[in-house]
Amino acid sequence: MMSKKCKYALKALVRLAADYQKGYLSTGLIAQEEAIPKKFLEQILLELKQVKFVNSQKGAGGGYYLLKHPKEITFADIYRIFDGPIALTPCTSLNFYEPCNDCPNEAVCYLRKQLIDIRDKTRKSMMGASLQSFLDNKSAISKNLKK
Amino acid sequence: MMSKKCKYALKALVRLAADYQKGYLSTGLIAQEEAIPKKFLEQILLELKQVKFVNSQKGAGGGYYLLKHPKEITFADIYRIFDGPIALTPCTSLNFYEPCNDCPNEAVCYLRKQLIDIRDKTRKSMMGASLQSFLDNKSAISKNLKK
DNA sequence: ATAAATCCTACCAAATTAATAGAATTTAAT
DNA sequence: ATTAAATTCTATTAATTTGGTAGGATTTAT
Repeated sequence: MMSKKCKYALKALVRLAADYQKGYLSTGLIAQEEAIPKKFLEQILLELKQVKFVNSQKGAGGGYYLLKHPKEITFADIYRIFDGPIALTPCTSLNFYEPCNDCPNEAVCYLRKQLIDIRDKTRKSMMGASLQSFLDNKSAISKNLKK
Repeated sequence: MMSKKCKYALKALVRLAADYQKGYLSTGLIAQEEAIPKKFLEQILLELKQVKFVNSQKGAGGGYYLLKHPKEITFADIYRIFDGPIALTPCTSLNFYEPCNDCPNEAVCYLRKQLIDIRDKTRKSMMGASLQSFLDNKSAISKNLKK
């Protein structure tokens, strides 16, 4: 399961992707449209700014905008920022590696093979889900509604 | 990431699988061999008994034993018992379905498609990891050590 | 000036996690 | 019968994480 924070971040980024290179979107607007608590969203966007996924413009008429192309940000990236490792254990994580304290010798760990296999497949599927792909869904759905 | 409880359960079950149909293993023995806090393991095994993965024999010489064939228990099953849904959201879970409160209309949710795709792939890889497969690792590794 | 926006830090309640504690119960062996 | 070994059951607890809320400081456009 992903945290609410992560889901909120995903929705906010998809919304920003919808207006990619079309100016600023305020926290208030995104919060309202995506049903996210506004003050919580502020914190989330701040974190996304720190990792250079978005940038902001202060003051009246300001807001946030996406810095990268929607194809360049995937769910795997977002998950890692807010929920940490994709792997099932620290010792099988690529981006957050840490040895396990209950494991005396990693080379002899009989769990590793499968845990790495699961990580690889989960990782791959998460990397396939770019902001662009969510955006494509969104327009396909609204197109379908009009018919 | 999986919880420690889940990892402990997995290790305990693999250990029990190693002695499948060979009598009882005590909590104390498993705890020692697998570096699991004994009293914590007791609770875990109790839960595994409730879901009929293991059974127990009280008293001196007693202990736990695996009820199912090691091929019939997969990591997906264990994960669900201790860590809950494999899916990233309740609304995309097969075994723990719940509607999302921040989602007015599921049919129009533009996140679903990818979240279901990720769930399916994660699920599939987790179902591929049976107790037997971990056991096969274990013997392959110890065989390799002897050479 | 003022209104609108981000920025920053602190706080908080509830839930979850990872245990620990202790006693009750059952069973096998002496 | 007694005792030792084992599971069973229930409660407690400390630390961390989650999902927010609060309030003010700062910046900028009008």
